[in-house]
Amino acid sequence: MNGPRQKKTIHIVTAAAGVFAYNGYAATRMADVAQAAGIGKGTIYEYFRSKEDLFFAVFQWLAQDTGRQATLAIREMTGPVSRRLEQINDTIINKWLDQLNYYSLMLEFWSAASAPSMRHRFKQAFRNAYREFRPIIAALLRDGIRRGEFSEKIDAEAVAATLLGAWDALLLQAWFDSEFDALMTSRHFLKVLIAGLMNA
Amino acid sequence: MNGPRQKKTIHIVTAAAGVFAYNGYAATRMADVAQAAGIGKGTIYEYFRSKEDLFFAVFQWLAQDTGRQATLAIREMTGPVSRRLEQINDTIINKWLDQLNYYSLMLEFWSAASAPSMRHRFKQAFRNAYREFRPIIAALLRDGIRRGEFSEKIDAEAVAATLLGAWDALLLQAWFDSEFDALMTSRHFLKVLIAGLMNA
Amino acid sequence: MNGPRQKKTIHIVTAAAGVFAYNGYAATRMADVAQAAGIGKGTIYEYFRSKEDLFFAVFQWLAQDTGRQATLAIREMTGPVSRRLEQINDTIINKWLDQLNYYSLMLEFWSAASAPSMRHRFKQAFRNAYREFRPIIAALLRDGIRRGEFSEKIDAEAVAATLLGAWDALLLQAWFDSEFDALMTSRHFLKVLIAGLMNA
Amino acid sequence: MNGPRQKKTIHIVTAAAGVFAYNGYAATRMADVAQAAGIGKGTIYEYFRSKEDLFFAVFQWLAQDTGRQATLAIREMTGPVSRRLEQINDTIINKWLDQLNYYSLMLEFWSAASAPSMRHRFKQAFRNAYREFRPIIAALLRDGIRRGEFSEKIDAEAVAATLLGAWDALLLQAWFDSEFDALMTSRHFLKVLIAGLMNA
DNA sequence: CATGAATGAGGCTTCATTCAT
DNA sequence: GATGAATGAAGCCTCATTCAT
Repeated sequence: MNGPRQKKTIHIVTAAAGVFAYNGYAATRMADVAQAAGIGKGTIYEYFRSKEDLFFAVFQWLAQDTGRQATLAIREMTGPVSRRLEQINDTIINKWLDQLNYYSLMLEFWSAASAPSMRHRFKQAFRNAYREFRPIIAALLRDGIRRGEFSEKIDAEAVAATLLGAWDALLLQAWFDSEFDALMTSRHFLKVLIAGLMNA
Repeated sequence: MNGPRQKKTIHIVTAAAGVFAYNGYAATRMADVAQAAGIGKGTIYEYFRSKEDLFFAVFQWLAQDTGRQATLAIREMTGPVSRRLEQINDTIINKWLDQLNYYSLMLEFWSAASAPSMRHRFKQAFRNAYREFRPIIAALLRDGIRRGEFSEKIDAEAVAATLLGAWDALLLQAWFDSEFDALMTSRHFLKVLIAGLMNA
Repeated sequence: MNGPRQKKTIHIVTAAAGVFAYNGYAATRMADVAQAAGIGKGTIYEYFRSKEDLFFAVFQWLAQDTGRQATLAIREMTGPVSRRLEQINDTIINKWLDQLNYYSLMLEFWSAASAPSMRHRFKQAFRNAYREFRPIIAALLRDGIRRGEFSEKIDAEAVAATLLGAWDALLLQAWFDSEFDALMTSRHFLKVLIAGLMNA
Repeated sequence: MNGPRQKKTIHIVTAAAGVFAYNGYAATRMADVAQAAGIGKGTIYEYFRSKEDLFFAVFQWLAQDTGRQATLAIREMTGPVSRRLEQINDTIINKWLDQLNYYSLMLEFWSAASAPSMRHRFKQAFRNAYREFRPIIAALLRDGIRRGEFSEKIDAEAVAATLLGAWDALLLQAWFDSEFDALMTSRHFLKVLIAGLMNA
């Protein structure tokens, strides 16, 4: 039975996520994670080979969590594509705004992708994440074209890539500036974009 | 009399930028910076109080450099706003693509903004940078409205914020994925966006 | 009722001997021993109070094994003492050459005798081992004197001590240098020594 | 000028030798060495890459010291070879008896030669040491044959190897047993051996 | 001013040992 | 009795920073 082991693994990952989010990767000590998880320092090493491994596990946990939720939600949507885009937008932005403190993890992950020792894993993981998610949005846009909602001239891949980036970037700005209203900003922007998709 | 001192300060900052970009902040040792700058380890401390200070100086140097260039370029532009947007887009994207290796510095800065010890400075700096740059783009968009190029319904601030973010995010994707064509993607996207700006 | 327990004790000691010989004492983990013995880590502690105790048990096991065999063999020998010495020499050297990999245990034991925490036990044990074995060889030499084989001038104790040491030391050199022929070396040496014993 | 650096290197090695001899390798903490040398912990790492490196440096220092002294002394000797052998014997035994506390280093070195992480260096070094020193003694013995002092039947290499080992082994016994008189034992033994060398 | 040898705080990681099952 | 998950003490080593030259 791997049940208990997996459960504890996730328990540690969850605790670690909080500590990493709050302190940043470098400033986090394994002892902090252990304490947050309510376990002994050595116990972490029963589940993860190193601090870097633990950090990557946090990344995978968050990525999987987010990715799976989004993918499922998108597939179940119906109605005009423009409406669906607005839903997706609201869902993603709200989901992260609800837990904006965790967004610093994103920054840490990006940074990890630039540090030589972790670069390989993280860079590849991000690349793959984008390569998985872009087509999903692009497919949606193409659906809009097929339905006659959007102009045939639009480049679905390009818009998808930028839209994905816009979400990242607006949350980033929100994280920097608590007065920045990412949700309203994204809605206003999306309205303009959709107008463009229809009239390009 | 501050000339030589300032010159050397910049020399160190430049060297540090390269090392930080390549190794990441945490993995960079002051000794590495010193070697890259061709000076002694102790000398750095004649110009910077600490590693964090040096890092922040790199940030300011890069931000100032980028910001000033962009601001000046934008002010000198003439012609249709849509055309100007395309020019700005190409300029920014190309500028960074030319030195994409340095883009990891951006990731490091974001990450620094999440580490408790540097959070304050960096978070504020980023907030300010966005608050300075957003209005410049927004003003441009409003100029488009005034000229009758763009619809009056658009929210200039929101589009400006998202556009700024899109540039960050597309470069991020380019950094992760060398096969990703940030320039073409941004152009295609901008075409759609401009259509939206005109027809919203 | 102690049969099964003793059997398992020896099983663990045997397994431990192999692991200690291969890795050295410090680099050997109790988990390695457990795995080699095919039992759980905790089980070792049912039989030995600590790693040091286990190591000492390995020492005693090997010492007893070797010592008993040698003592018995020597007592049963007959014929000229010089011939008997040659037999003993061949037996001891060959016995160890057959399992030279285990000779590193000897080095580990010597080293243990120099580490403060184990010093007491091991130093004493070695002292006793030499004090037991030296007289056996010395008695043999005295037998040679009595029989008129050897000169009366020889110091039996001194020759015995050195002969014992020579065996240790030749095996040591063999362990260091696989090209070193300990058996032939010892035989040639012994020939000279016996000539000395007869003509001193 | 490497003078000061080399001087400090030797200072650390000397201090380390004492600590290693007293505590054994495993039980010695780098902090102990630093304290014994009157320097900071980190300073050791300016001169040695690791604890193992430091230990090996101690070994080399001692080996070189001993080897050079012995070699020089032997070359300068004159007179009958049997007399020279007695001188060498006394010199070596006395030299070590004078600093018998340091003999535990020998045990530690032998043990190091059996630990996987240091095995390579040490095993090779010992092999080389024996291969260097054996011929020197063997040459002496052959000189004895040439002079007509010793029988032509003796195997000089074998006797040399065993004699070397005998010294090691007698000192080992002396280290184990403070009541063991290594000097007298070696003298008595040598008398017998020389008789053998003459009459073999 | 410039230097780099010296420093020691700090953290990751290992592993003997315990103990609840 | 047997087990192995959990523990935390302990130590090697790194590296930012200092300061005597």
